[in-house]
Amino acid sequence: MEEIEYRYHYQYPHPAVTTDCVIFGFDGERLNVLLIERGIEPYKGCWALPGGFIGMNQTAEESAMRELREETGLKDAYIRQFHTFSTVNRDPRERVLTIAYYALVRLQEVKGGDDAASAQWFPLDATPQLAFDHQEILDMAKETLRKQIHFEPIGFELLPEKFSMKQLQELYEAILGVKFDRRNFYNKMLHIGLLTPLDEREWFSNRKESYLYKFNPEKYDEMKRKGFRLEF
Amino acid sequence: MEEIEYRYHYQYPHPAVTTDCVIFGFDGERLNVLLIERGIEPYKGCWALPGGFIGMNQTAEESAMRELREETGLKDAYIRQFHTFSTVNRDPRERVLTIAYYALVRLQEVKGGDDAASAQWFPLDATPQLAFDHQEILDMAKETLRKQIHFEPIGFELLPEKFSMKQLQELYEAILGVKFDRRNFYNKMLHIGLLTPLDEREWFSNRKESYLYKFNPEKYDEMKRKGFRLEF
DNA sequence: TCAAAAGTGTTCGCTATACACCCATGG
DNA sequence: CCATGGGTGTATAGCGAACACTTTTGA
Repeated sequence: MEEIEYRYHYQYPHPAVTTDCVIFGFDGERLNVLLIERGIEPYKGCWALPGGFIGMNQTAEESAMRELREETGLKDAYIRQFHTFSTVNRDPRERVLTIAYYALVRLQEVKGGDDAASAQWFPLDATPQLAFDHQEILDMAKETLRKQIHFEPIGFELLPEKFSMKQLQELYEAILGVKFDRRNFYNKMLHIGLLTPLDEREWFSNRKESYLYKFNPEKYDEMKRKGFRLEF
Repeated sequence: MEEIEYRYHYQYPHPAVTTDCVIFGFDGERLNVLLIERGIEPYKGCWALPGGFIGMNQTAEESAMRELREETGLKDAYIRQFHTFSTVNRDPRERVLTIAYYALVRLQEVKGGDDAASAQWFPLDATPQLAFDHQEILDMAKETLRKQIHFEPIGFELLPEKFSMKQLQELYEAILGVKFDRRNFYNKMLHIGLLTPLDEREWFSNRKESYLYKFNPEKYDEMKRKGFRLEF
């Protein structure tokens, strides 16, 4: 065993700081989260959120972005800080704080990153037991997502560029945990004006083809300037 | 000059971590924030948010609570974490992350704490130049408060136990930055059911006495269980 | 008696909701 | 021809927004 070298010295005690990343993806039916299988102790073999120690010359957001890129290959994505967890003994090795982010990615764009071998998507209602306090982190990420959806049309980050109204509805239902009337949902979404209807259609079921829509970011920016809320 | 002793050693570099506390108080007319005048470099003599280094055996919330107590004498209050700031050079001394909280207190209950001499309330629209990135922290605290008010009746944390409808309206107007029609505001608040009307009246202006109300926490708990949103 | 604060109710328009029918397709 | 999924419209109720008059009191 190598001798450990303690090269960094401080006048006062400093905690270690990591960032953890809750990566959400939508498979067209359910919300999923990307987990990795830990290769080292503690919790070796256990599933965990992607995370890592923050560098001294990077911001927390850059650190979280790097983890996202490592696990998904995505260079940019919607990513938001939502909480810093600071329970004293949350890591058995030393005092570790973690700054937690959630990311919204398009499942179909994720090729798999450097650590792809050990990364796997899990539906949110079927996650395995998690290492550390990661279940608590995941729970808070879900709750934050639910609240955030009232202020930003985050759903579109999870869908492909072109999507059907049914897909959009199922996504909202998955995030909010409720069921909407199909006709009312169509009317409301179209009336809000964030959607641009396309002429194209596509088969999702094999019964009938459905119209496609795309998100209208110009309209969204305009609404954001004037202040708005999405009601559900 | 004393020799500095570096007693804490780590294998990898660790950032210093502080908590900062945005303490909001309502004076009956405007929202105020409690600032302290820095007694030491850097930014000596500059106004800043109360803050301090996190202890190795306390959570971030405990650290923020301690600062709140030191500045206000309050042993408990509504306090919420809202963001961790991690810009690399935000402190000239060393790499310092800060976990930021906002607290809602009743101005009239604040006696002044240990550091009372250097602490002072400032109306939110008339704050002095702040040390470090504290203006950015304050701005985000305000924004978070505005969003949070849609999910929790946080306004009541800022008011005395018994308050008039006009006071409540002015508080909401101060937080949201809008004006409401007095009659509609009365009707809406009473209809929601979070207020218990009292028989007592009190003079706030010297024209006419107004009825007092108190917040009904039982009703709030009931509504929270069923899921609700405050609309404005 | 005048000005300012506070208390109260009605009307209107919009939007959320509930709800039903038709069409297209594949089996 | 039937089962399934998708597209569309209408009727109702409740809520938000606009709005005016009266009372009280101090100056």
